[in-house]
Amino acid sequence: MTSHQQLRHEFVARIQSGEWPLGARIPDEITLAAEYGCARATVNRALRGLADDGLVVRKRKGGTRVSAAPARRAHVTIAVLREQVEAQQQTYRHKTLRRRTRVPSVAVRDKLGLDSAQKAVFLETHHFADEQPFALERRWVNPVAVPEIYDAPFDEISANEWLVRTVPFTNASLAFSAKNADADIADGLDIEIGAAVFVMDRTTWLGDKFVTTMTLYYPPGYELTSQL
Amino acid sequence: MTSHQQLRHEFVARIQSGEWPLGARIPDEITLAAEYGCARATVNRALRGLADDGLVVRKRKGGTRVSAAPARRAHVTIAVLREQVEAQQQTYRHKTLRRRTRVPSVAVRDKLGLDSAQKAVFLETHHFADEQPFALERRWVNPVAVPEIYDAPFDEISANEWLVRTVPFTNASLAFSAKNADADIADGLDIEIGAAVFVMDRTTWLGDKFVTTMTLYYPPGYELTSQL
DNA sequence: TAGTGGTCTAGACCACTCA
DNA sequence: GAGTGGTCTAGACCACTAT
Repeated sequence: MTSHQQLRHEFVARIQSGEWPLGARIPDEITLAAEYGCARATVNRALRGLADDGLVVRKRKGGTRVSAAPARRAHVTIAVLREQVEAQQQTYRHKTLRRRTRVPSVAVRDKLGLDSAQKAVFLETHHFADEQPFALERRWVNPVAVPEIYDAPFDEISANEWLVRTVPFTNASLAFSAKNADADIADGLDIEIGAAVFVMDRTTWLGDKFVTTMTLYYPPGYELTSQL
Repeated sequence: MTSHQQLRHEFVARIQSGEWPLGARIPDEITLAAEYGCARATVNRALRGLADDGLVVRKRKGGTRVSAAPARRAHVTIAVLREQVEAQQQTYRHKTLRRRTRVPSVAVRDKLGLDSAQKAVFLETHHFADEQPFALERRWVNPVAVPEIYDAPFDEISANEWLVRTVPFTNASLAFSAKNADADIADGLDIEIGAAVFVMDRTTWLGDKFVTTMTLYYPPGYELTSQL
């Protein structure tokens, strides 16, 4: 069989073997299609896949080259916390500690593009894996975008999961960083003050309408992993 | 014009508007192709793109649904440190502090799949942005995979960049975490001991042959960002 | 200006999986 | 068994860009 995936592997093998060195130009699609006895579209799809991963660079007229300008793309899968925990064969539990409606700070307001007097819903949730603290979540939700927020049953389902199952979003920005735990975070995660926590900020929009922003704090030892 | 990208936007708009709610099944490819007056392959490509990003879930016979099982994928671009710095309009400089050939620790050896007596090259590099510490790099290189390592001019070009421009790789694993700076790291980054540093571990292979593994430490304030 | 990738079409067959 | 997505083909035209 000649499939685009097999072609992909063929091409990767030719890069591995050194036949196509870094920076070198590889044959054009028509030539490769003839060589492998398949349609040009199939070659195109295989090479497009490699280009998506940053392994080759393609230019009209310029041909396809093995990437020497190395901006490779990694794919990070962002799952719901419950699934992260259960994937480790652990038991998930969550507890919603705070749930308030108020006007957020200026910093948050700017980030979210809210009007100055507009209220938003603040939630603080603790997530546990086998009864050990797994992550601490602080979240702002825009009630204009999500009016159902007031009726959501956060005893049964975490805000994290409820939102993602209820409200679609089209854009999201993510940021990862490190931070020394302050007293609140240390208390929530049952770690020492000053310990290095892994921080994930995530903000989502539906079109240009702000939906929610959250910060997740993971205790020391947590790793976010990725392939390619 | 009817392009797969425009179709994609159309479909996203229909999700945004609520016409296609979370979890709902959307029309099949043939129907959509008729509706938009284009070929089925074009619809297929648009929907495949949305599925790649996790926005919809597709199953043969089961049709296509707006994703309610939220494992969305984010794309992180890993650039060379010099480019990261220069993208901020800052001046890049690096300094290779250590360059030794020796047998690595058992922990490193296991990670890399090296034989027990096999030597590897260790490098420690400091990276600066406008003469401020930007990141600290510790790296092991497999000289079997990269014999040219002994001749590399690390005064002119950092190991980070030299490797990526010289040696192809086909697989990489990435891990992000947070860590309290020990004395060495604190000294190298000019921060206080115990400050939270952002850590990126990266290991690459060419086929099944280990190429290099490195750990990068970023000082407090650093953020890794991503879209979608 | 000519070469190369980007994309679309119409049709076909296959592979999964739901009912 | 039948419906739906997965993929391939052969051909076509277009858009960029290196020379």
